[in-house]
Amino acid sequence: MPTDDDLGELIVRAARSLRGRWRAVLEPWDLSPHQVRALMTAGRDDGLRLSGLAERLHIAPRSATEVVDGLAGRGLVERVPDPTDRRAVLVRLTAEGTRVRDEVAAARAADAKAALSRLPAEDRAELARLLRRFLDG
Amino acid sequence: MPTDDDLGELIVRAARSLRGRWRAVLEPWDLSPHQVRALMTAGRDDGLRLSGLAERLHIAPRSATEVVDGLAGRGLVERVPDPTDRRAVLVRLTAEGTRVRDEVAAARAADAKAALSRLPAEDRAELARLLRRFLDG
DNA sequence: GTTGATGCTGAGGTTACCTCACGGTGAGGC
DNA sequence: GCCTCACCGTGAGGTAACCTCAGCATCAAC
Repeated sequence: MPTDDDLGELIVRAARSLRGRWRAVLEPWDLSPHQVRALMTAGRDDGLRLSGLAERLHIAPRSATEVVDGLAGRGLVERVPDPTDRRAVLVRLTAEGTRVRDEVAAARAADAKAALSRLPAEDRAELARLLRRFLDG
Repeated sequence: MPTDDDLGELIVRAARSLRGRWRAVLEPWDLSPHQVRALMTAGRDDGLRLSGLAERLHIAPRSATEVVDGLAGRGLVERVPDPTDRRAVLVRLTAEGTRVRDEVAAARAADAKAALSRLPAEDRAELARLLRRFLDG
């Protein structure tokens, strides 16, 4: 008998399963989930400030500095001064960073497709619809 | 247009939302999720060894020692020697620990019910069915 | 009794976050 | 112009939750 409590557990377990897979997929690049997220975010929104990055990643500004340090240390991003505000620093993907981002995005998409292909397309659509309703409601 | 990639994101976001709520619910007791999980696990399975706890929590044995230290420091569990193996230590809930575990379980169930009540009952059932299919498949 | 595995824990390290304080800068009143 | 106040990133230092490794006690089997 499925209770609501079970449903919460199911959602969390499904997410854990996906995250586990995702981490495995990421392993060849030796990047943390946060670093990847930062790479994606900075790539999508060019001219993003560190403070903006912190906001998107839901971490303290000080911690964004560290994430960017990590990525910059590998040459995936670089810091450029904000031309409109000399206090601010923008995060920009290097050529290498762009390449890695694209590789990781492709790998991630392929894995998600593989993971979710257990479900037929209509079930996926229904699942997405229900989750959206839950999240938006 | 919902892609598979979006679905993965939706599942993770839903789980994050639930976990955020759960943490807020837990706050009055000032217990970490792992501590609660340990409390539940040790309560369910009386006479559980530390190594067994580590296994259930998917952490290293050494880390189980720390979790139990935390709970024992609050008087929620106590270590008792395993009568069948003098190397081993069993984790047992104290009376206070049992009380707290029941309180937390009730609060958690109530919150899960509240969180998921945005969805009508049939949607919840459908969602559970789909997730189960995904996890078992 | 000796040997090899097992169970817990002390010591010490890593990682990923945090707060606080600071110097540099922007912006609005006076 | 300059004062004040807010905001930007980051150095310094702390914490929580994990880890590995070594060590001691014990068990199981020979």
